[in-house]
Amino acid sequence: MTRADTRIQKKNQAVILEAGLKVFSQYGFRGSTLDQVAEAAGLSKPNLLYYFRSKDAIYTALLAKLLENWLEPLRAIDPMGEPVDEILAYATRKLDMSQHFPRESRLFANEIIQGAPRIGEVLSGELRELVDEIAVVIDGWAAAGRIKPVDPYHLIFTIWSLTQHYADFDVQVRAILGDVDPFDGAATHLEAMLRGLLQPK
Amino acid sequence: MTRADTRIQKKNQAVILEAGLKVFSQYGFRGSTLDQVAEAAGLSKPNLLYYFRSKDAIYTALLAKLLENWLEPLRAIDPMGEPVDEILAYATRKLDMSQHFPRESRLFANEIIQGAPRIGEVLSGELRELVDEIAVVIDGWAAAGRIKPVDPYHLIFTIWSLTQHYADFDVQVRAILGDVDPFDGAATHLEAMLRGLLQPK
DNA sequence: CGTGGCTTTGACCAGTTGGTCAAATATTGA
DNA sequence: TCAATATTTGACCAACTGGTCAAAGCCACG
Repeated sequence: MTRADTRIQKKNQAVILEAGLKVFSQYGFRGSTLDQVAEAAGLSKPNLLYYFRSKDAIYTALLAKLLENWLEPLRAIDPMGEPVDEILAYATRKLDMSQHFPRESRLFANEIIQGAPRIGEVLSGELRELVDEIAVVIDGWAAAGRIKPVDPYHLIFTIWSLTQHYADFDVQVRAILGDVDPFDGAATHLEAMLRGLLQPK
Repeated sequence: MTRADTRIQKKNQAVILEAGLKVFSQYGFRGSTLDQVAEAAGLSKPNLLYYFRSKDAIYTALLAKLLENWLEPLRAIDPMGEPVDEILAYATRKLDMSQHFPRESRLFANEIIQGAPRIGEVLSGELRELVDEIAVVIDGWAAAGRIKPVDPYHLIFTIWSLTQHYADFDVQVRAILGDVDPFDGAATHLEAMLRGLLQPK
């Protein structure tokens, strides 16, 4: 069967996606070449194209995989939980992702900066709906006096921007901090910031 | 004289840089082509190369121009001023830059994400020194009880990340906010956040 | 074993890329 | 006005790009 995923197929597809992530996250789609991906994967170019129809197919597969992990933490916010804890947990989780999956973050950043040609619909569809739901929850918390009044959308942007900054601008952050590990101070700072913004007096 | 900058030279160099900014800020250096820049500039490709030695020269010229404007607001922070006002003024200025010069922000973001191959030294040199100086000032303010204790480096990262987010992730922000102007709420939110973080009770 | 399908590859292709160059065309100053 | 200079361009090039293909190697299973 041409269809069955043999062990070799599974392995090589994974190898190629790993290589694609490495290359695409640094140079973006247009700035990357199949030769680069092939080299990073340790496979020949025609061999890449035996497993994926095209350069585009590799990139698209990566984006699809990424989007799952990207949206999931948002869904994990519990409207029934303790507001400040919930938001803090979300922010911490995003920060962890930046620390442990910086290439995924950069892949996403590259795609967005370039105008999100392939995921624009997800952004204005699925993502927007999700954020709208969370916004209602946060507004509810504020109305109940459980957090200080805050614009939920910009609160979410704050969390996104700061956490992803440590992944996307890694080079700059490290250039400034020198030997200090960015993620040590980041977690503490993020918590202080969000508490200052949210915690009712 | 081949040297003299005639009116035509001045004008065409400016046209090319404007076109280069447009193209490079969206696709990054490697993802952009001279033909794209030429088309955006309304000039032929060989004509571009009459004014700039190479694709690289255009890009480098843009980066150099950008770095000036990028570092300048940091220098404008006045150690003698009122702490919260100074920091708020800096943040507001950065936000204004994101609003009015989003392409410059994206050009910078692209360069950093790709590992800052051309400006790495500026980051770990000039920029780092500048930030170190500001950090001392902020620490001084904190020690004097004029602001709450805060990690100055992560405070600066917070301001950078959030303000630049509105430029770099413009597509995503607008996808979520729909018709609402991002910069309306952003300014208010940014101020609230920084006051919550900094203002001594 | 051997054979049929899975996997890999070298050779190749057409289109694109950054860049060159000589010739043509504007522009300027005496 | 006209020649010297500045500007513009069409034609071209070698290197690189994503992608194809037929042939060769490899492997499991009868």
